[in-house]
Amino acid sequence: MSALPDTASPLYEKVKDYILTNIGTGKWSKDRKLPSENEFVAALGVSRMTVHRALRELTSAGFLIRLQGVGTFIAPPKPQSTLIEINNIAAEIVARGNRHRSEVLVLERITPTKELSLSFEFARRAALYHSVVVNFENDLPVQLEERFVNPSLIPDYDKQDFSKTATYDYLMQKTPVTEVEHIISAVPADAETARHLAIDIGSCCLLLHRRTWTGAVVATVSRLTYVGSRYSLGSRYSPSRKT
Amino acid sequence: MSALPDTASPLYEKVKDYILTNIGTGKWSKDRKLPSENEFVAALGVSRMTVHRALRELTSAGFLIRLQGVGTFIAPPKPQSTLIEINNIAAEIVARGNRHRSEVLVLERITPTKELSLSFEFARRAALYHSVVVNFENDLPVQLEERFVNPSLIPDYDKQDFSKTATYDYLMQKTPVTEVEHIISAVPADAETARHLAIDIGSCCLLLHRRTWTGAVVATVSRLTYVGSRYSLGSRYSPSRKT
DNA sequence: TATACATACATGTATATACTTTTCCCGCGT
DNA sequence: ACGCGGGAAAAGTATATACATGTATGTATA
Repeated sequence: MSALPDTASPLYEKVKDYILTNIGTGKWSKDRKLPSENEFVAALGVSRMTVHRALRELTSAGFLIRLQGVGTFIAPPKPQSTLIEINNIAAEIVARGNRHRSEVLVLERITPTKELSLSFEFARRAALYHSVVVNFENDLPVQLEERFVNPSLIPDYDKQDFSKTATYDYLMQKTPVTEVEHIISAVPADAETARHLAIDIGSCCLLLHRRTWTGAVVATVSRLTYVGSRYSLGSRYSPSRKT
Repeated sequence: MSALPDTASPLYEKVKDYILTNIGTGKWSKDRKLPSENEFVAALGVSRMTVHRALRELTSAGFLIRLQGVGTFIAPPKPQSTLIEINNIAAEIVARGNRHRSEVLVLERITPTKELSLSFEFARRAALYHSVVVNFENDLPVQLEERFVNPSLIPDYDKQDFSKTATYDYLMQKTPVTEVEHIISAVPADAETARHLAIDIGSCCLLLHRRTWTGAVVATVSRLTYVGSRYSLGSRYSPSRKT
């Protein structure tokens, strides 16, 4: 009668899934205490150490906050993305339990401007792929994604259907990223951006300029515009290596 | 005779420190196997479960790689994101060859709001230090810096002259940062921010929300507002570690 | 010689048990 | 009304034990 599924994964993982699921469905309200370890033991029929491990790992992953002598609480929502993965906006949206949809505005082969060619560190002017995609979270546009892609690394970029596969996923699968550069700034929306993102001209947007390398070769140059009022970027990490 | 120190921290932490120290001093060469769990048990006089926990946590922190049936190995060094240094705006400005100046608007001891207290993960409401500083680049304000500081870690924060020493430098010198959280968003300037930064109300600003930890304790919570048109944040690094 | 099996050893998981530390709260006494 | 003390409850740690699972290796057998 245990509430846990009969899969092959370890018990403590099942307990973690059980807890995450119940947090996701709102079974435990955001500000009330979760069941105690002993209550989980009684409810799930596993040992307290196993429950403890599940709760400990969820805590260190940032989902829970635990206070000795008090109890276990749901942590305030976290923008948990590391900067390296912020490009996978589709996964982020889905991870938050929302619906993701994308709309391809442009997908073409172009001859770059001199400046763009310089971004790619090209010695001679060479053709590039160019895509513009709008990403929606629950039918609300949150990100305008413009990418330039090096055809020598990703030859079939312009033949993909990016309303089905996210550009990020396709690129990740096609070529390894060995280095990343980010430049983040805040800019007012211009007329075209405003139209695509359904916001007013001049609204605050987060502009993320991103270059990725595969070895010594620039693979992609992206301009990601996030609606300031609907999105923020987060990262958390430990610079732990010793004194 | 145990090789572990006689401090107050939990045993598994001592074991972790012991292992990290020996990695750091090169006692175990980079590509050979570390002692097995049972060898640690014999050497340190603790139970295998405690050794196992220490090894497991070091593995998930990226220091070690473990293969079931084989052994434990030292992981290749992990990438350090450069976002850690973006806070040192004074150094950045000087590095660009410009003149840096700061103006202290507020430096006080306060009782935090409930929300702020939660950011510090305080069980009970406790006093905090609060500072507001404007940073200038060549007499042009570029950043409004609001900080909340945990007095239990930095007791004399409110007695410093932050027009001479940058808050960042002071904090770095006072307490080690073991973990950092960043949330970046784009927001329009409110009236007060606009006044301090000499920009129009509603101008785009980059808002960097930052929390730092010293061990398990939240050391500082900061709200850094950059003038969008005058500043951007950059980082570049190479990913290499998996998961 | 080459394959299959047995075995030893490594990490991984699960449990029962005991004790510690911290917090909350109730009831008692002043 | 106030404070204090003690107990209950909750998370945190540590251990012994058992079994599971994956890997390497050596030996017996075809």
